[in-house]
Amino acid sequence: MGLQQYWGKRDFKLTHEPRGKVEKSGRQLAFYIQKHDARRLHYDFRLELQGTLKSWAVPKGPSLDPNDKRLAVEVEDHPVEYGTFEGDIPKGQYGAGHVMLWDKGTWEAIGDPVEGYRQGALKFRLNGVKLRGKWALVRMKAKPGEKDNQPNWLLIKEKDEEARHGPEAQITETATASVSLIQDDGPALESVDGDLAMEAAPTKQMPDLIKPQLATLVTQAPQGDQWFSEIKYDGYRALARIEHGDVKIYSRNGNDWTNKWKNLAGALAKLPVESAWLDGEVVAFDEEGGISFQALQTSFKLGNEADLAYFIFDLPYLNGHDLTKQPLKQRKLLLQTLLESQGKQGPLHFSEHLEGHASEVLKHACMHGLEGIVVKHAESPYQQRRSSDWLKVKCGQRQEFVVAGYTDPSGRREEFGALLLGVYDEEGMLQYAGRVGTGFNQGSLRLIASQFKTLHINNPAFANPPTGRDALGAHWLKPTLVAEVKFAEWTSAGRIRHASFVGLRDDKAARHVTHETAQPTERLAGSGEGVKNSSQSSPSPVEVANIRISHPSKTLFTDGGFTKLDLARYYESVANWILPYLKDRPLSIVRCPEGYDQHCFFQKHVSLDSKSHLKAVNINTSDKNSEYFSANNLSAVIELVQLGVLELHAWGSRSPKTHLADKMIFDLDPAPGLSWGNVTEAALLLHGLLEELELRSFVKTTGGKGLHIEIPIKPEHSWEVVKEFTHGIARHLQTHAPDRFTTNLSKKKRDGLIFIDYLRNSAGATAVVPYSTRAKAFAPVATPLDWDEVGPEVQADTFNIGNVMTRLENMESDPWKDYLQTKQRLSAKLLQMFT
DNA sequence: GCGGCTA
DNA sequence: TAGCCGCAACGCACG
DNA sequence: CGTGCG
Repeated sequence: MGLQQYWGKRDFKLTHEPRGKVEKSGRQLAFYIQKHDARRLHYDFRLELQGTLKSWAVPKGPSLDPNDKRLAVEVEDHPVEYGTFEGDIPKGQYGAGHVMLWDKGTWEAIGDPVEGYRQGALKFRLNGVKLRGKWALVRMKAKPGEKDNQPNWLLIKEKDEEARHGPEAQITETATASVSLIQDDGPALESVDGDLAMEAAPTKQMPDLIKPQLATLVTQAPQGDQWFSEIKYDGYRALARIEHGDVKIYSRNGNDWTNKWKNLAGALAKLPVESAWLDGEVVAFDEEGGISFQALQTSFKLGNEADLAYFIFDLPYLNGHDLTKQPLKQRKLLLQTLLESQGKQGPLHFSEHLEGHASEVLKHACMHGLEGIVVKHAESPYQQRRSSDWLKVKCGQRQEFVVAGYTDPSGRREEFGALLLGVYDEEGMLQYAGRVGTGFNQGSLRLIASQFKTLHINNPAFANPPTGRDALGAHWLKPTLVAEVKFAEWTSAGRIRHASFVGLRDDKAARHVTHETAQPTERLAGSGEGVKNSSQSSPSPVEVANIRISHPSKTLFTDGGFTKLDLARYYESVANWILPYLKDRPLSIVRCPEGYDQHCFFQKHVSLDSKSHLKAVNINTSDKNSEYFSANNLSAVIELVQLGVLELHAWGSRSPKTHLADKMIFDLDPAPGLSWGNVTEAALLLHGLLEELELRSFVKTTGGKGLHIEIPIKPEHSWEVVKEFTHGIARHLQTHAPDRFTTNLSKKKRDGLIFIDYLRNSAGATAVVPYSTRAKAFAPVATPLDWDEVGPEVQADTFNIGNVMTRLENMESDPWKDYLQTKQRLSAKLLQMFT
């Protein structure tokens, strides 16, 4: 204990490293991780304990995967002051090379840390920028003969919600920036100034004004983990400039609105930064606690900003450093740390984001009545203009219009009837765009009408003023008011339909109001990862597995935005997983050439030309022969994709012995209203029964509502025998739990029962193939599960073509790895028991 | 998506 | 030759 | 026997 070893190794005349001293106890314990590019790159992991930093050199750095155990070689204690050191240690000195502060924060021991350290089993929780949650350091036994002055430990992530698997866990790869610019409000441990190394974050004078980065309106959310989805806040864009406690808040046009938002300015002044530019949206909460544009305007009027909040989503400058060239994910990481240092109360909020799955996020956002989402590319710099790295996807249509007139009220309506709206065209002419007469309340009617007085003019400002019935009782206004209106669609005549008033805006100049048109997403979102769009809008065939794919960019799944090429690429990537379950099985297919939500049809006979990779299968029934087909290789599967096949259903027997079942299958189908818990409970019950019968069974999601349980068997019984057996099993369950199960197809609707469909066990009957897509929203995939996974986490439609590959790549082993090797038979005894 | 039939 | 149409099938349960 | 349903 102590720093003698530390001091002994260094010549403080030659190195900038701090000399340091043993700190007094009684404050929060700090931890630091320094990325040290010495003779060998390694990470120095340091925990403050008893006044010094216990230190370990971790060659491979920390991993968020609890399965990764990282060697941590204990080294001499360092002074606490050393933790923030960044800079170069001169050649010839101990540890020569560059030191970068990779993470910092506080830690708390789980149990007694001193005792834990002594015993060689230290469990603790980290609260840093990059590392969070539970961790453990475990000392290994010294090998005999090994020098024991450098004990080896293992640094292990404990299982918790901060744990990750696969590529996500490699945080040293994904989070590479220095955390030195993040101020902590702990004790003033002066950073020893090496070269303050935030690569490519040059120190420069903070600009007086910055222009907000704007998002491009698109119709579809982009796919891929590299896109971050944020809520599209329904408020006012606001950029805040902080310099030594002096705060200014600017609107998106650069108007100084600090005085309107004194509370926010006050809160911003308390942030632990020397200087910063923050970008976000000011919103108001309505009575129900929801975010409300109208409430925001009311607060303006009344000068009451008690319920205002500032949702901050970007940080272009910090402490004199220009972060605009840094990737968004780094800026948000810094921002999050900065804001969380303030606790959860107060009007300043971090605008959270979700990574990937943007179209699903959009769906949820819309269901919750939000305006839409903003999707931002994780690697993009901050650009002071409209760019395609920020995309906005709206739930309904909604945009601003110039108010250039109004009509007289009728009936009991006060003030006015409807607003006459317009947008400027490319020539700068104000085009009439229709009217909005609903969505107002008493307050907004009066508020708006009060603004009319000074704006009356004699002639319409429209280039094409409404005429006839539309112009009845119209009064013309100078086109300065801007109203936000939601509506269903634009008509071909350039009018809006089903318009409803949302609010007046005064952060946007009327002359900038134009007809917003959404861009097709694929052209803009091409850099997304994962399933990619082909990016051609005109038909331009591509080849997958030597099969020509026509119209590769045709969208087959509107909600997920998955195209025909996406589908082909999906099957290409799961080829090794799906082909074993297709081999020699006659297929039925579901084809939806125009997309899953358009006309779909079943097919079990296809015309096979000489070039086809599909294999003909002749089934000779007593009366006539008929030709079915199977897909035994990838090209055959892709051929089906080209035909618009969205579902693959296979027989439970293989050619040539198609008359003998080689699997049994139970389809657990919940009645409407049943919870997922009912389904999993039923599956586990059936699993238990099968175990008792010593039958190995395998479970998969269907991509629809239920689960499939498959039991591979030796092909030796006819379909009649197997069906009777499965019927017997189903009847058994129904008899023993009539409150949960039914085997009756038409009574299925009745009550809240799980229908055990055993009818798939007959000649010619089919079930969806493992890893087949389903013709449903978001391209769900029927996915094999481990029995351990049967529970609330995984639902029937959890996996889709956007996430199945990630699952497969990260799995320790195939949950169905024994399926193909399972050799089991239905013994005479079993058959007797259940028939 | 495409082959086959019809007009 | 353009346009339209079909593209599965079978057992069960109910009325 | 037709029809709804998987």
